[in-house]
Amino acid sequence: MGKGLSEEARRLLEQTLSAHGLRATRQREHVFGVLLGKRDHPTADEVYARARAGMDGISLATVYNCLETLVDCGLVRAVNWEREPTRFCPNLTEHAHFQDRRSGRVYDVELPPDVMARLRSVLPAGFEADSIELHFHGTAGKGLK
Amino acid sequence: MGKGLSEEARRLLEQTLSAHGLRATRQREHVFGVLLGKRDHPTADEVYARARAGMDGISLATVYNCLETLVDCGLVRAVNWEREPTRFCPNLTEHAHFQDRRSGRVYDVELPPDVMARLRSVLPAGFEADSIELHFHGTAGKGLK
DNA sequence: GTGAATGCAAAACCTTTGCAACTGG
DNA sequence: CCAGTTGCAAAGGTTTTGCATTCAC
Repeated sequence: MGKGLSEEARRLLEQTLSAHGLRATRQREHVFGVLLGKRDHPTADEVYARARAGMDGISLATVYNCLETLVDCGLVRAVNWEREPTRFCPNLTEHAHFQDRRSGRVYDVELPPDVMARLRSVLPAGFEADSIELHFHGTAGKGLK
Repeated sequence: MGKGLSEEARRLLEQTLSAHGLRATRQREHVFGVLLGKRDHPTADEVYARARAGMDGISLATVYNCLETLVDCGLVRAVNWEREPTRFCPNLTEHAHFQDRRSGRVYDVELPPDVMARLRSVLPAGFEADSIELHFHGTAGKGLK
């Protein structure tokens, strides 16, 4: 891995921030890079640890700020599991999450379009969902990436 | 409303606790009664407030303990919304939740069996889900209970 | 009687906030 | 320049814990 974002990712970040009236700072770029670098649904603390590895003085509060900014911009998704710390995920496609009970590891699960439609259809008349969170807990067999 | 649990609910509670090697205490019975009395998905704090109304000395820690016990016994479900405080729900049927963005109010959404089956079917081979959490956020039209 | 459950207060945990210093456009 | 952003430390809100007391069986 190079030392920063790909050209493409940097452009996406800068354009998106700009579109939201926000500045492109070194810290935001770096945090975004951390998320793109290892897509294993890290917590804020884990992002902090990884971010410090590549940027000395960055603070935990700034990591939280950057993550919040990225989430608000729609570049990153915040995922909450029960009472666990929030995890962050740069996968922008509509997808669910599966957590393995033993390892705690979180996997993305792609959702066919008809499933989303079917889910919306279970709502009684008058209910309009603008977001759907779907979380599986269970066990992932061995040999799966 | 009478001053306590129905005969049926009390029997369920006592049998379930006993089956788990746990004791039937006044506090557990009372907290269970609070949950059954108003099924609006209260937080632990709200349960605490309601519980104190009918039982003087009960402590917050005990309310948390009782709620945890009831959840562990499978008599109550703990529901987590983003970073909000955990809510508690004595509805044991398989169901989803819908939260209205404006009021914060939470509604139960019944899930037809085929929907659960369809959801399980989106998991890749080797993944086995033992629980599925489904949360809708959006707006509930007026005039709905 | 005896181990489990309660009650209290203090601690733990993740996250947010206030404010001075800094910096990107 | 100068509002937006950072960094630090301290506060915030929810939940858990330690320990003496009480209670269910």
